[in-house]
Amino acid sequence: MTIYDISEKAGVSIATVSRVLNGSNNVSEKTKKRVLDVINQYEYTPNAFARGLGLNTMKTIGIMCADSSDLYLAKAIYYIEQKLRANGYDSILCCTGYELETKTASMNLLITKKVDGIILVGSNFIYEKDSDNKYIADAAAQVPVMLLNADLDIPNVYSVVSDDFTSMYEATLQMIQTGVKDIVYFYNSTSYSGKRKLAGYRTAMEEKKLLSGANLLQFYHGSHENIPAMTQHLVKLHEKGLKFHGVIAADDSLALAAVKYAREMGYRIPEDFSVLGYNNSLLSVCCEPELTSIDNKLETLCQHLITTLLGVLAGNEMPKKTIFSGEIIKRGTTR
Amino acid sequence: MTIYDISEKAGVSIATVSRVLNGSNNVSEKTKKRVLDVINQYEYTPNAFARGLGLNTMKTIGIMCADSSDLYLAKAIYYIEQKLRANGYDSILCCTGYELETKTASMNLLITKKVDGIILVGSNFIYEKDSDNKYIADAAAQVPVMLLNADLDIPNVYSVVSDDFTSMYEATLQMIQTGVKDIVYFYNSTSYSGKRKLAGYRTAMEEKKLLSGANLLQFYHGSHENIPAMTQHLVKLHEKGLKFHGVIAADDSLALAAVKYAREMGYRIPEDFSVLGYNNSLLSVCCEPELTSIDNKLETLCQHLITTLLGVLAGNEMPKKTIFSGEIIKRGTTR
DNA sequence: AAAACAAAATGAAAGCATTTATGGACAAGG
DNA sequence: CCTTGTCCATAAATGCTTTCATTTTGTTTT
Repeated sequence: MTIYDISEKAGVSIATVSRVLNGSNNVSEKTKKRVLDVINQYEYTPNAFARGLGLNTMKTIGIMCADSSDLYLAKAIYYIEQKLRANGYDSILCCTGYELETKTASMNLLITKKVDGIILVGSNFIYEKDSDNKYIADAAAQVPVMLLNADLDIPNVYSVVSDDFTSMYEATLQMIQTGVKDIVYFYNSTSYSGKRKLAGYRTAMEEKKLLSGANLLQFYHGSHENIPAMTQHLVKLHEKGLKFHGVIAADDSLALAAVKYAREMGYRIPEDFSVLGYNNSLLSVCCEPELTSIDNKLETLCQHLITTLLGVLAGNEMPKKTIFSGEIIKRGTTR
Repeated sequence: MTIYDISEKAGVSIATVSRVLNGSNNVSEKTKKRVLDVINQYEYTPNAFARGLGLNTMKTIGIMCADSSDLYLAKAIYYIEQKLRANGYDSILCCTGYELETKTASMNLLITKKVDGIILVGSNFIYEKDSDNKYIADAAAQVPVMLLNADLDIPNVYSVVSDDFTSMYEATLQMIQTGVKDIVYFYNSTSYSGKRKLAGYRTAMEEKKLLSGANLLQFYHGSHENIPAMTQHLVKLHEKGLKFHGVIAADDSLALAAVKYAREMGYRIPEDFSVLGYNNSLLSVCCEPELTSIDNKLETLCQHLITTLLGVLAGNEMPKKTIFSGEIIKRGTTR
């Protein structure tokens, strides 16, 4: 069933059918109705390829994320997908993994698929070395690229980020004010947002003259997949003599590991031991006591990201970078 | 940059360029090299729309899931995506939500996008009423449809499921054998897999003459999003006089709520109170003690699903339904 | 070495299903 | 009778694949 069949059965030219299909107003009500009736009767849907060929767009946005089973990223994808669809766009999702090579491959794939824009979900797409970010610049030369929780000053790249620095800074100050002195920072990555969080922690600690040498604990493979391993890591450090009574974690899963560690050590939470998480994910309410965590308003970020993207696609001038502030959700792991 | 430009610069016809592009062997090494050189030099990539128009396929599979932020579904999507890409297929993901209407809309969208096949991730796509499953039959009339953890006897629909019945049956028997008598079943849905799990529990309980009237507890909105609400639900039931010392949960999040409930009631786990989860998700290792949970070999299921799909697409005869058995992962919440 | 034939390599052109620019027919208004 | 505007059809354009015909190359045969 093609547009020719419809035009024949409706007794009009294919151009008229096309106009009806695309909502052109240069069609009389009468013929429009006749055409629509035929279309409905035969359940005709236009061929997406041919349409794409003619229009050179398929109203599709490419979404890239390193790992869609990551809690935070999955949630972001959910919001983004939903909002795109509400605006008549579809999406193609690529789970890229964490390697530059696979990311580049996915990027090319999306470009090949003729997406109208690309959204990079998560800060792990940005590399230290500028040359490693070339794949983003290349893509941006073709279509607008949106960054969620990352930042890159390149033409046609737009960023929407949460103010991780301030959130961490204030949360750290709060913990210090409750009397905890030996606070360590527990993190897994030094991506864009990771660095900002770390800086917030450091600034607060330095201000209060509490920064010693040993309070940066990194566990590279920190994700919810291996909370037990992270817990063991802390226990080992403890056995080696590293003691602390407060943990600022870069992610809820790290925070959860800290809670489990504290339990194993026999600390009472929050009397003897404080923990702050990040992302306010479902993990926050999974442990006992529930995690105090920072909520970075993911839905707001996503909403803004889509709005910006749609603006860019419509040819409007849009802000290159937007920052939203987060919120500390006080629960049971801090005083 | 089109195929015409390349053909001109390489001094051959567009047919030859096309043949080089598609790996046809009817082209001499010499011209092949010359054409490839030009292609590389100008970084030419064929237009996907035009190609699709000609071939009437884009090597793309549509994936539908109700909610990609669901832990289990997200993981499934991850596996599926990865395995598809390894086989040269791309995917379009649609998060459909739980309404029949939005599911139907997503289905139509994928068909419109000319996907080569559709994968429905999760058992919530199947409805009780046959007429509600018409949207699946309609889709299957166009492209093969794969069901993960669901079952439907319709032409061109293929199922890969885990043997939830047996897993639950055996896990329930095990719990009974440890001496727990008053075991309730805590669940949230009566989808295909939900029903199978329930049946497993009931069969075991009936066999041991332990089935009373009050041991089916349903909490409709049970997902990791509202573990606190589920916990409260159990507490309320307790206050109304419903007492029990064992919980078989249809999902890890429900199990986690049960653990939190037991804690609040002052039960010791597993001495006074036993809990069994399902899916062996990350939640299993997030609580204290860690959850005993049933692992249904998700990666194996996904691998098999893709293999079957690729087989169908290649025109081979493939099994309509495949069943894999699960495994009980013993941890701290059962004796 | 030429002729005959088969096989391989290539090109021309016909799809594929749309969109859209161009222009024609017709009716209404002056 | 001319102009204007509405509605619609014709035809070109989009970038590729693929069939079919043709040319080139290679292999036998004489």
